[in-house]
Amino acid sequence: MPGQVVVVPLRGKSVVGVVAAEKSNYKGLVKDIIKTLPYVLNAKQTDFCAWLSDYTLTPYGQCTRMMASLPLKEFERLTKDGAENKDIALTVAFKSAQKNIVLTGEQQHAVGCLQKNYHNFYPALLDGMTGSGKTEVYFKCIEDVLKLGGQALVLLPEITLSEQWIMRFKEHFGFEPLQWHSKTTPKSKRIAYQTVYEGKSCVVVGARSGLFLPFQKLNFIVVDEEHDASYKQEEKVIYNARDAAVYLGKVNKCPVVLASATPCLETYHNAVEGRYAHLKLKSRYGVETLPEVKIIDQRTQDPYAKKTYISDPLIEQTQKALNRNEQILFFVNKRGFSPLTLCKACGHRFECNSCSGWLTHHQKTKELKCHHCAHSEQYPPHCPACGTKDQLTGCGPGVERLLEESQKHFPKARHLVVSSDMMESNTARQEAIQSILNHQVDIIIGTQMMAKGHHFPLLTLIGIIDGDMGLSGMDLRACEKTFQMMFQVAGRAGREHLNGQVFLQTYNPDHPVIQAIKNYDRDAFLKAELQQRKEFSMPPFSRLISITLSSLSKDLLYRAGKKLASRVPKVEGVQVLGPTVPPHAMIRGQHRLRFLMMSALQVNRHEIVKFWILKSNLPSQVRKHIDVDPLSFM
DNA sequence: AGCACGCCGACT
DNA sequence: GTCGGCGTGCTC
Repeated sequence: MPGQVVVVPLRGKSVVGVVAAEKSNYKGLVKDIIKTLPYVLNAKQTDFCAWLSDYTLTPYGQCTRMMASLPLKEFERLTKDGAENKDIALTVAFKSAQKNIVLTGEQQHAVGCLQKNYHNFYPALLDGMTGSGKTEVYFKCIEDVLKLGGQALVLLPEITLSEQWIMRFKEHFGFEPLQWHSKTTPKSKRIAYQTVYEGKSCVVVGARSGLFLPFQKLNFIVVDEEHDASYKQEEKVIYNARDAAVYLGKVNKCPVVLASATPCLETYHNAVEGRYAHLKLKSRYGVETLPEVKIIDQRTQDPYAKKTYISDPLIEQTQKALNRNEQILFFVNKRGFSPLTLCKACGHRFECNSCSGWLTHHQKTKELKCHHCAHSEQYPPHCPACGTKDQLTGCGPGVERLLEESQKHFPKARHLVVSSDMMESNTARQEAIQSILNHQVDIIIGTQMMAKGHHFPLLTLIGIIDGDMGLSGMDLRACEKTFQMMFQVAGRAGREHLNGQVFLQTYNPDHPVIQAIKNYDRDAFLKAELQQRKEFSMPPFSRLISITLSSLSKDLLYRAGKKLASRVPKVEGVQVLGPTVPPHAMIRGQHRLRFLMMSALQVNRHEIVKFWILKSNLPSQVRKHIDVDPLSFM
């Protein structure tokens, strides 16, 4: 029976699989079923998989496998366990009777719009700054859904670091939501899978993979921080969980709330054009209480002349903030000590052997690390090229370099580096956050991890060290990403204090993005950016598919590139760029070539790519990586 | 790099 | 039995 979860042999091992079709309808190789597991994907789920497979141009089997999302061992144990979930409808009814949350008019209106559509496909952009009450709006709806005995799904980016969201949920509802992400323990996963499969009323909060849980009566979907790039899965099945969530809502005929203070252009455009409802919430505090953003023109603060990355005005304000016993954040979006190390004597640069990219100096571990593969080597005392001693120097700011510089300026201040390397461990992260909240730290040096999640009341000064990252890049979304990140970081500084300040160091003080950040003028930014995209016929006014070929053999790769180039589709409304050498010409020893297909909105681009790429018979040593709607071109 | 997998020690 | 940390090996 299609949708049946089974165990089949594959490469000498037993693995979980999903029946795609009856044997009589399939002419290819069919594996014998070892065992039938008591789980069946319903029509909504197989429909979702079929859509995902078609849209992302990946095999159907890979998509269904994501829905049979437990390891075999866990599947076998499920049947014994049984779901240990109480009837939460009672808890909710009790809890909600207890308290009386007063919603503002705008919130009430947003809730009203959603309430009218609990049984319709209703995609909506919930648009509001931090503090505007987006969470209250969808909490109210989830409450309704639970009272009706339904299921709700909330997607969060980087859910591993959003325990404060879980806390809020617990406070509101009086119980914990089911969790689903890579760090969820096997037991919790079993419980979540079982509860959802049995159709019990529940709330799942998860990462993008939560979309693939076997919901029986999904009535409400939330994609929080919908603009976040981590919704995009970059390997195996390459999909964007935000877009997939919208389709899941369509299949389940339910509302899909996309919540953000800085919606991505596509979503904003959809809302403005009326394809999505646009539910706006104004900030309770108003723009005037946001910290003032001061632009520091780095052209007059040359770091090479002065060998410093922290500008004088920022140093001055940091000292003042320290004197007031407040906290300071230096925001650097680079891990390690410095992104490039070179020899001052001969100019030798440290490069990764199997990737085209520089090695990053991690001072703490005295290593040179590649950020694209696992390569790591000892930081040498001599230059390996010319043998000169003590002439190696780092270029560009990294968190560790900033730490060194900051410690020089403020030797008495207590410093803490919060980088993504350390955020991986749960305990280390908790400790870091706790020590900031307890004011055991004065100066925090952080990467983008700090832009998300936590609110620190004592944090009143933020220095954005390199405000230009990505502004000049070739990435289509560089400006958008920069704006979103800066906007978020800026919003962190002492929201309830009037003395919050943000210093933005930049070499492009007149750039529209920098100006938009300065004025917190999100709409101006979005409109300008949309206008630009329109002029260049870029998404959302066209569609992109990127095709990256990779191979260990440069020769085979370039021949494959030539072959595809000779077969480029000549269709009205379709333009193919390439083959080009992408910014990272080699990763893990694999040479790379790229095509970019831009197509007009009405074109059936999937059929064209299928015909062009999938039927092109390239040698098996050349891998094809097809990214529909790419976010980044690295 | 990311991810699955298996091992080990701690906890309860 | 469960959990978290960690090294290893793979990337059809």
